[in-house]
Amino acid sequence: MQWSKWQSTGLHLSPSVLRETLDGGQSFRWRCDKDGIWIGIWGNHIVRVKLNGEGALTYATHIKSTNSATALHRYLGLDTDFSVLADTLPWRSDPHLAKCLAAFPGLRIPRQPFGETLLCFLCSATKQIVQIKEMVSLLAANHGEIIYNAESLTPPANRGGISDPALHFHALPTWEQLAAIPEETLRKCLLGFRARYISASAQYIAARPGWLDETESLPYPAAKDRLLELPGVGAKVADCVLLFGAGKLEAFPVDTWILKAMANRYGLNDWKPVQIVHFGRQHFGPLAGLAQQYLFAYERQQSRQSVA
DNA sequence: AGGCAGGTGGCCA
DNA sequence: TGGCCACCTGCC
Repeated sequence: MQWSKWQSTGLHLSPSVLRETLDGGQSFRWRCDKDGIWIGIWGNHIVRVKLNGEGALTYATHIKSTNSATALHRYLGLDTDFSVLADTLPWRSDPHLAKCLAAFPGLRIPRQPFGETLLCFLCSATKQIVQIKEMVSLLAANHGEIIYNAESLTPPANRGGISDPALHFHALPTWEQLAAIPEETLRKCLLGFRARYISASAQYIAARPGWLDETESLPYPAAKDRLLELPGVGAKVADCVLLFGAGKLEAFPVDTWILKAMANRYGLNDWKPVQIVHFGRQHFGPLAGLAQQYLFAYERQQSRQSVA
């Protein structure tokens, strides 16, 4: 009996909105099995979620995962009514935004651990989501502490000595742990040139105890300035970290998808990323990051459909 | 087979 | 400021 009973989160979502919320490129440590059960790991938490027959989102916590109900509450922002937030976006005067909102009703912005979010987005430069997930998974498997080892129930010795990584749940390495790992070793996690950024950022953070926590607690502009001090963190990564790891909904990350969306849907052809950032925050307002999430989800969906 | 993928940093005018 | 290019690696 590894899991608690299924309990209600109080949320009602469609399968596609759930997928877009957990696995749409904001977080990289959720996996869905063939029965539609999602398993997510963050901090020392291991949680399963699934939709029941009525479309209600339920969760179960792992037996080795303590205080995880509270952690999930925070992670999913269950105190926040995102449909109320979305309603304040300027969809009444923006038909394309209205279409995006209608396509993903109930979409939410997860609130992930700040340091983990930074690590994940340092991996993200010119990589696709599947590859980012692979890098993050390797970082956890190779360098993160074991949260739970199912082999302790059935030791490898009883299974022909075969050790199955799928039976482990690993946390991500902390920044202090990362600082102690040679860059060449990190490269074995398929990080490529990103290993240098992660290694250098780890040195920077490890040399400044409390720096990361302070950064998370600062208002958006000051927090962004601080993140930009880190090697490998530019405007886009900083905005992602603040949006998905610090709940700063005014952050408006501009990546290639948003660039495409703004060109194709808003006629902003040949606009530079800094210009799009300015336009986005101006046009969408204080919750621009939430609008970004809808635009991003919609653009990716359209792209998948045109391929199929 | 060559170009491209959730970018960033450094160097040039 | 604005434009180019290297940086790893895997995948179509």
